[in-house]
Amino acid sequence: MIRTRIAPSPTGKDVHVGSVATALMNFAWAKKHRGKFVVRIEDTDQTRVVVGGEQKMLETLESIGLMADESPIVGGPFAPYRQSERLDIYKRYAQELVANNKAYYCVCTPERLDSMRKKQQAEKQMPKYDRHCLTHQAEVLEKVKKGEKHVIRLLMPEKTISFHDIIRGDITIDTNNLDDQVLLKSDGFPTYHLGVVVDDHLMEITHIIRGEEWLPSTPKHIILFEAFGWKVPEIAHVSVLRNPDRSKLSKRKNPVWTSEYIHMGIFPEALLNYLALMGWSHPEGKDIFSLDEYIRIFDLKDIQKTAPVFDPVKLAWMNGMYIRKTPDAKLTGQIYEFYDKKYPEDMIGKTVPLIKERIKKLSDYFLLCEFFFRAPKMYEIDLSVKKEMFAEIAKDMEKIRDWTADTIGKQLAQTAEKSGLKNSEFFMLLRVAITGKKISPPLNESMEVLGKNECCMRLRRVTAP
RNA sequence: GGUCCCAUCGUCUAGAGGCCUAGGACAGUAGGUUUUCAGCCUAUUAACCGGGGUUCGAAUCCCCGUGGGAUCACCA
Repeated sequence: MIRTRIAPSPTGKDVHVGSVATALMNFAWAKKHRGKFVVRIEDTDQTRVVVGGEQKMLETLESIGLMADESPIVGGPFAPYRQSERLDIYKRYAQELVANNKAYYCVCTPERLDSMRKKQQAEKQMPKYDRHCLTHQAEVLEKVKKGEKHVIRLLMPEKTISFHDIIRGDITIDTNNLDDQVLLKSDGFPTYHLGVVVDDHLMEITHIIRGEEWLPSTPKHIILFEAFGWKVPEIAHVSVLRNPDRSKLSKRKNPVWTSEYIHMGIFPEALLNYLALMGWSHPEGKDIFSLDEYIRIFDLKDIQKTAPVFDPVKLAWMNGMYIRKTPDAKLTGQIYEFYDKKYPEDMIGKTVPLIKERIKKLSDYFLLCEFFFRAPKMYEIDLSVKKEMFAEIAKDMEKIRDWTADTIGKQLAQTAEKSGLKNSEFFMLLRVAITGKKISPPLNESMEVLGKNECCMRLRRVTAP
């Protein structure tokens, strides 16, 4: 049974798109093997927890289709799935490590650690705990018994650690470069390192698929798995998404919260499809494919090592493709919902065929279609000099019995002829009179949708003094 | 700075020693369709970081350099 997991910490207001990218791989890998996809909340840093962040995160994941088989919401056989509710477990395992001489108590103050590090840095040494408390373990134990604030540190053995990464191959690191990592903090919470290892084991995770920023600390985890005598899961470190300047994707340069993209009117399917292409490609070179298809052909071995730049332009293009694929009726409903049902659905339905190929995001809709819902207040071209012409057009429009795009077009062609203007000029002026803008959906069709009365009214408004 | 990871068009990528005159997609450019803008169609610009090896042959394997990134907390 394949079991994968994502372990987000609720320190932001929502899921980061980069997290969605790795969540997608975890999800796909589990689903591909009929396994389970677990979401575990790593809320072990009380100082950084963002109120409401966890819930938003979980909601977003679900809403975009990455449904967890086990999570704090849906529960599961290894509950609880929130680390803050598993404190006694970590404490027990940390103490077990101490009992087996794999870890030790430390009562050093932050101040001492700080000055120690400053000194080390001044001497151009690697900042590393000096094991002061290890050498005075008996006294330290006394202090701990008396209830003094303390932490538990991993006793880092001296050896070289080798492990196999599915994506990056064999990696070897010397533990000389590793610190005696704190495992249990003085507030009784575990650090990330203890938390992941204990939970990944207890929750029977078979594949750890996570961002490459964890690569350097993986040896610590291996040491811990070994210290406990546990089997190390398969490990795969995927590259993280980048800004155009190649730094880690950050909110400075791009929207990073997943719901921001949804609020722009990016479809979850399109977002997932685009994210799937970050570091992976379809064997047939396809760009557009469904989540099901992705799950079927995705393989961890095919993931690219290079860190990809997140390109909102291609995402938008892809979303446009999804919009064009959506049946009109469905798209109508989506737009209606997207704008909180503020605009009449039947009117949206009439406009959808006109703008379907012109919008890339749902949020583009209003920009293009505002004039269907209210007459323009401003005109992008000064129309006042052509008043007589608009009066003339209005008169001709009144004559039309059968108000369809086709007949409107025919009549307009004649009117244009009479006007003596070039077709392009004539229609541009008319377009602005009707829509207020130089860029709009097709005119005849738009006029049909607006109706004869409304069109004539708008023309007369221009004519009025 | 130490350690680790990475390196093909501007971007996402294909490429597992000869199929490479390096392919596709986005973006760009030009043209066509046209009543604006899109869309669609056609064409087109553009890359193997550098240097050494290995080999009959290297984008592909090895080494060195360079560049980029990550990481070195009682943060994850």
